[in-house]
Amino acid sequence: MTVDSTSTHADSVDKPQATADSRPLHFLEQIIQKDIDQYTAAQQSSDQQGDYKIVTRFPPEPNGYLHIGHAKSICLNFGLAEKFNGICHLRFDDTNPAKEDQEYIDAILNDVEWLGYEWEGEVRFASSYFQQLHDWAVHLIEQGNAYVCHLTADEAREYRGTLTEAGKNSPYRERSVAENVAEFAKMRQGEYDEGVCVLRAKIDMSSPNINMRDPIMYRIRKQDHHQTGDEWCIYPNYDFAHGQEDAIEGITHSICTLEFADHRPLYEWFTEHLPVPSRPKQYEFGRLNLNYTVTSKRKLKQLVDEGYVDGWDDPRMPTIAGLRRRGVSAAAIRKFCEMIGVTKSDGVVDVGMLEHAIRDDLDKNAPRAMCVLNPLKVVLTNYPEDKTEVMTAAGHPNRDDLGERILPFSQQIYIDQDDFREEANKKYKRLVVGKRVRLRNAYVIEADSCIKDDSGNIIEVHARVIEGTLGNNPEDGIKPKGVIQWVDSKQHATFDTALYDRLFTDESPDSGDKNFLDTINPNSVEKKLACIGEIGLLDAPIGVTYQFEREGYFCKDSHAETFLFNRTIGLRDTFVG
RNA sequence: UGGGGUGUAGCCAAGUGGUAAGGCAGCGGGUUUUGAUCCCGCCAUGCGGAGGUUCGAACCCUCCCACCCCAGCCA
Repeated sequence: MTVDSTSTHADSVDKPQATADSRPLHFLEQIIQKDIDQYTAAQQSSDQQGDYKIVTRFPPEPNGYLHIGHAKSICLNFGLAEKFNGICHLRFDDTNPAKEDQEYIDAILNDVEWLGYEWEGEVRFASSYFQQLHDWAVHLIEQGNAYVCHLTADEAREYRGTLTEAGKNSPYRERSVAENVAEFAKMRQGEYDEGVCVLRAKIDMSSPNINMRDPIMYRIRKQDHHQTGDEWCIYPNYDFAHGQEDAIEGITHSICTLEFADHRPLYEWFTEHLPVPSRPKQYEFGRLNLNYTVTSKRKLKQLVDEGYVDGWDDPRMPTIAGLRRRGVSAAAIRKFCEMIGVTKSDGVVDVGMLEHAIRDDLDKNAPRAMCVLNPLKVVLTNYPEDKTEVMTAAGHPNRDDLGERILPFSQQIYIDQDDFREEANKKYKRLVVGKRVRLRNAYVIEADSCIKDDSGNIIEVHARVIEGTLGNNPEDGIKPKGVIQWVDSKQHATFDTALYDRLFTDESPDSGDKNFLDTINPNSVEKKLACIGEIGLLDAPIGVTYQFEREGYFCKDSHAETFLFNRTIGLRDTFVG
């Protein structure tokens, strides 16, 4: 075994840093590195014992499927834990039973695992902390820091003020502790209908930060919860739940997206006013925006619910499940997340970057195969009618571990309609009457003529095999200009393919006041029936993406009743002319 | 007009007072039984703008501009 000069020994697991083969530390990594350094320094100047392990968490709400934007967060949180020898929890932030569902929990768990990450311990649920959260709410009431407010939603909105005007105190703000305790108990007992009252933190109605204007801690929802059943009829709001959940779990770095930056003072207010077991810190990063793509659970759900796509895992969806079904590997998604970086600026990443990551991974790992999308019969007039040869080809041009495949070859074969022309200019490197072309992994052939149907369509080509060209160039020195794929007419696989294009024609379907539904690409999928592929494809397992040479990457669909291959993505095509 | 955040190439992104990394895209060339891959080269006298400090500024100071987020009993 050889070790390259930049690698270090396995025992040096500390201090990740920028080296020749890795990017510089991003801002969150720098913060964590500093925290670790500080702890280490403090440890050396005192008797402090024990390790400092960072603890992060990925906290999805189970109200939809995970998408590529979530992948960024997953890679960040799990990646950070991995890099700094810490741990990462998976916790469902399930504080709103109205929008959540067990189906989403199952899907999310599956997606995170598929991406290749392992969470520490059991899967966690915010809902398993409901009793503690409730008791802490009572604690705040008893300290005079929370009150039950009977303002209606509309009234509360008026009292809240605006961006430029301070809010007004609720008339219920000065209720006594005893009354608040009693009222909150009535809420919890189910004595009030939904919307009648809420529990609010008593902070500051004139704060320039609207989140601090006596935010709601608990609201009444007479609704069964997917985890706790009918145990509760009051549910905590995000702000009253998230920080405490983190504190309970000993999260050291609670990472969320930019829009929560305004909530940080509140996050801190609750943990400061409550006897929580730890004091996590919140940090924000810029969420992923991808052009030609929608990354909003609400909008993705709408596409599913209104039938614009076939489900959350439709291959055109930017969901993890959709990408997987399309044939994208977990490694490609991780590579992409690595490429785009982590910052606080909110830019729009070109979807071309994702495509690059996908091609880059597939080029290295996808087994090769030949497939003809638009079959055109070629009769090799100088080849015996009853003969069949068996050609062999590498599973991958530069990976022996992908083995070899077997390609029957006989007098009649299929090539793609696009690979033959009666006449063409010099730029055309495929089969032309009177010219030669190399059949990939087989002979060089030369076309003599073609047969057309009544409407002038070419339906058959007559050609000749140039002898001695298996693995060699023609002896007469006339080399073919190009190479095309082919499939034997007797022994092959027949299947359909689905060619996908971007789901939206607009670069930013999400922006401005346009309706993203209006920008849906009417041609986002093109099905081709009865494509012909090499015989080995009959055994294609689900989960393997192949490169159909000169065409693109394809994988067998995991749902279809028919024999169907989904095109993951085409090959890069720089052919101009 | 309140508060929070962000501005470095078409896009993402390093840079933390010493003279603008890297990736994507693009362009030019080479290899090739995939018009793929791979390899080589090119691609910011310039860092939102204007002043200032300094021998020296993308980095420090001042003012200005643009964009994003916040007025759910969503997260």
